[in-house]
Amino acid sequence: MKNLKIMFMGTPDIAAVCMKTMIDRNFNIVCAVTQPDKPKGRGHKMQPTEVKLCAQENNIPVYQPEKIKNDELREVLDKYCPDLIAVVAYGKILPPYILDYPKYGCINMHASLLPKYRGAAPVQWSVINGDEYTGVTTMKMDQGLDTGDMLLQRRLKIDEYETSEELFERIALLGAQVLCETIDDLENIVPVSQNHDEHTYAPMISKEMAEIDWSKGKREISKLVCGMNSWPLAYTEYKGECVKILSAKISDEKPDGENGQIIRYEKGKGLLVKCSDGALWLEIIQFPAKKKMHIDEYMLGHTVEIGEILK
RNA sequence: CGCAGGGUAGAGCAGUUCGGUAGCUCGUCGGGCUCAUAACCCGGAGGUCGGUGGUUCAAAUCCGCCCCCUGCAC
Repeated sequence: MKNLKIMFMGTPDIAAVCMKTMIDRNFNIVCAVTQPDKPKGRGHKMQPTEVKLCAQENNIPVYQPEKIKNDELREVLDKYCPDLIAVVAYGKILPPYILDYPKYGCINMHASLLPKYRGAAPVQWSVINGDEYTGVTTMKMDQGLDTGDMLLQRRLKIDEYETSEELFERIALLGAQVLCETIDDLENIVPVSQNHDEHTYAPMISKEMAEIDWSKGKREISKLVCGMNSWPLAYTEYKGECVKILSAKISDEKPDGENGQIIRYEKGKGLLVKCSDGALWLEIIQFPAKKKMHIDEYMLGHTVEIGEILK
């Protein structure tokens, strides 16, 4: 099935990894569709998407329609006549005229074990919720949000202190591989419908979700810290400032005190902070407009009082 | 023209308001104490104070321009 003319649709890093893998494996990607450039970062500089960069590096024509709902992509489809469309984190629901266009349909790679975590942020939520396993699923797209019939699925174990960013990297590699396998073997794979009763959603992450509630348990907080890393980063308030927590390890101690109270500092271990069922060692923090740094570094130039961290 | 903080020794910071000897904690090197140590004591090395132009007898400090980093917003 490697002679198919494939159109690739995707936007962020994980999509670019899949696209690059397909290119390396000699899939015939005839064109790419990605979100328009947007002003991002400090100074509102225009930033191309990862998929656009990948396409340009490989001399693949790129299209960046603002909308695709009303036939905006029809011309592109007619020009390239793709036999199949591979979609990874494109960012928009595909309308029927696109879904129905290619002979072999639209294949999507989603970074979860469907029907769990349909939607925008499956990787982060699997970490935040403390799941032992996550995975990737390829499916034949339909009009719903990640509701299509499943083609291949593979599991991946989440490490205890693995951040979303780290998991993303592993999932991208696995997803790319599974996507290639799916297309390679498309004729022989029997689509399986999802058990729709068991579906859950993984909505977009917002900053408010990253606020630490010290009345929660140590594992829950630790998982929030991992899940929000590298964006938006779990945070708490200290001396009126928003402090981001990049790394927090679970302690065996069960100190007395209020939730969120700083118990003590210990070189090499971090800052011990109480929560409902124990305490956590804060290891890496970041103050506003400051660099990320380990507590040990921070303590060289600052003093910390045994007070508390509030929310 | 989005908003804001910052750049001082290998690391983290103070000093800048009000110009006048380059300072603190850690690390590093040497020595001492100790059964021993990441502990303690003594000593040393290590800085064109982001760059550049200006003001001044004198600039980390005041003024102009530039570079880079970071947070927010997105």
